[in-house]
Amino acid sequence: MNTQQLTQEVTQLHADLCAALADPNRILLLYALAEKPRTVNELTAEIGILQPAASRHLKVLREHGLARATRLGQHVEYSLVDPRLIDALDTLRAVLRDSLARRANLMNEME
Amino acid sequence: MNTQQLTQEVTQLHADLCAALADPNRILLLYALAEKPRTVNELTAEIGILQPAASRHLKVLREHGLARATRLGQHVEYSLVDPRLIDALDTLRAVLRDSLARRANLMNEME
DNA sequence: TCGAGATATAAGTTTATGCGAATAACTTTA
DNA sequence: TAAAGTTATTCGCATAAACTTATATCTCGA
Repeated sequence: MNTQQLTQEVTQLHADLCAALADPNRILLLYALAEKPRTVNELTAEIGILQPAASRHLKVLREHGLARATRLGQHVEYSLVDPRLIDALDTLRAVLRDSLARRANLMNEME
Repeated sequence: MNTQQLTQEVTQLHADLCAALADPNRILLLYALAEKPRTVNELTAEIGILQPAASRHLKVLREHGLARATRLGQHVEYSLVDPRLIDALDTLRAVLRDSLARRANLMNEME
């Protein structure tokens, strides 16, 4: 396997990771988990989605190694694996904020 | 517009931004632009995709405020708008690296 | 071990996105 | 202004991902 192929493989995984973040419900789930571990029921209630949706999204996060599931009796508690994920999301939100601000300025200057 | 709705709007934009990163070719384009501004032709050659594909991906980056296009004669030069985007991508890559390392360790321990 | 609560999965549909090929539009030079 | 080079768009197809509803699985307590 040459370097070019390796780069492509890694870049594909990098993109897959971004795809795992590209859903508003999963972002809300991650920020909720960043506060403290929670059960599926708690997460479902907190972000206001149906239980099967929460379960599916949590599965995506699990499969990408972003969240970890632990059974506690009849509940399953999810927790955030790597807090740097929140750093990355926060940075992206800052980029977004400035991007929107630039657009707003453009709008003002047009008047 | 209440706070709940506002949070959802922002979270949707946050997810849209992540979706813009969720493609290997766009990630390669962003890292290339992080080095220095380049024309479409140069980018096309550097990451080895067809020209229409490069143009389409660059349009996505433009529309999300991540890249900026400047016409230089018959060329169009693209540049990275916000270097913090690369910080975020680097952080995600570090998260990915550790995630893969954990999986590799699990595999070893199973033997 | 049976019922209830908690979580996960399946099915079917809809929506979105990427690609390749063809072509259009814009800019400079002859 | 016609030709050549550069970049952008369109079209048709294929793949993938999300949602809702229904159902299955798992765990605990009676």
